[in-house]
Amino acid sequence: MYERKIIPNLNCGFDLIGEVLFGKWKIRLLWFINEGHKRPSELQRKIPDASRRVLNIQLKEHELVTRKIFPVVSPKVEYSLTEFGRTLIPVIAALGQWGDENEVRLRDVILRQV
Amino acid sequence: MYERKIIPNLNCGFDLIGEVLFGKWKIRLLWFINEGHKRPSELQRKIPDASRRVLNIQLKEHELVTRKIFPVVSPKVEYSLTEFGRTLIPVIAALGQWGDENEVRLRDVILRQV
DNA sequence: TCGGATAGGAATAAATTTTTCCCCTATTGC
DNA sequence: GCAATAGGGGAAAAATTTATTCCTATCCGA
Repeated sequence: MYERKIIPNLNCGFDLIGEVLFGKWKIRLLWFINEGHKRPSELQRKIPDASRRVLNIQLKEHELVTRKIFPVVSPKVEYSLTEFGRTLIPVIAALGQWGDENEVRLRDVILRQV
Repeated sequence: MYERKIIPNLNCGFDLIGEVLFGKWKIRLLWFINEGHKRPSELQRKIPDASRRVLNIQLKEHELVTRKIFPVVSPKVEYSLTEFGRTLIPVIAALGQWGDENEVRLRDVILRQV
C-alpha cells in the first residue's frame, strides 16, 4: 500500500468529498453497484478499461460499500452500498447528468486540449 | 506541457465531467471565482496550499473561465466564469454540501485510511 | 487434462498530476 | 541600480494514482 507523504487537507466539504469520490473509477463503481451489478466480475465487465486491481482497491475505500462473501465454490462475492454510500447517489446522478447534458461541447473541449 | 499517452475515454457523462472537474483545485477555483474572487492573487490567497503554477494551468482548462487583462501597471487580471462554467455551479454546490453535511464521519473515515 | 471462470494479492512499472525552482515582463519608489 | 508588486512560464522533481504481470485456489466443461 502506498503511504502518503503529504497529509491531505480536509478543510472544507470540497476536500472531503474529493477524497472519497475522485478516484478514476469510483463514481462508476458506486453507480453500477447501486444499479444492481453486485459481483466483482460484473463490475469488471461494466468497466472494462479499469484494471481489476484498482477496482478492488477502490471498493474497499471509505466504507461506502460492504462486501459479502458467499462460502461457495467457485467463489462468490457481492458488493452493496452502505447506508452512507447510498447518500452519494443523488450527488453522483447530478454529476452524470451534467456530463450527459453537455456531451457534445465537452467532447470537443476535452479533445482539443488533450 | 505533458502529453497524454493514453487517450481518455469519454463514454459517458461521468467520464466527461471527470475530465473537467477532477483536478485537485479545480472545484475551488470555480467556486471562488463565482463568489467574486477574481484576481489571481486573491485566488492564491484563498487556496494557499496550491502552487501558483497549477492554479494558472487549471484556470486555462476547458473554457470554464475567461481571463481579462487590464492594461495598467502593475498588471491586473480578472477571471470570470463563462456561461458554460456557470452551469457547473449547482453541481459543485451539491458536492460541497454533501461534504459539509457528512464532515465528521468523512474526516474519521478518511484519516483512518490515510 | 487443459482452458476458462470465479476471486483476490504482491510487486513493480508506467502514467499522470502537482510542486518546486528559477526565470521573465514592466513600473514605481527609494 | 535595486527591491517590491502583479502576473506568468518552462524544466525537472516529487507525489500520487493506475496498470501490468505473475501468483494462489477450486470447479466445470470439452
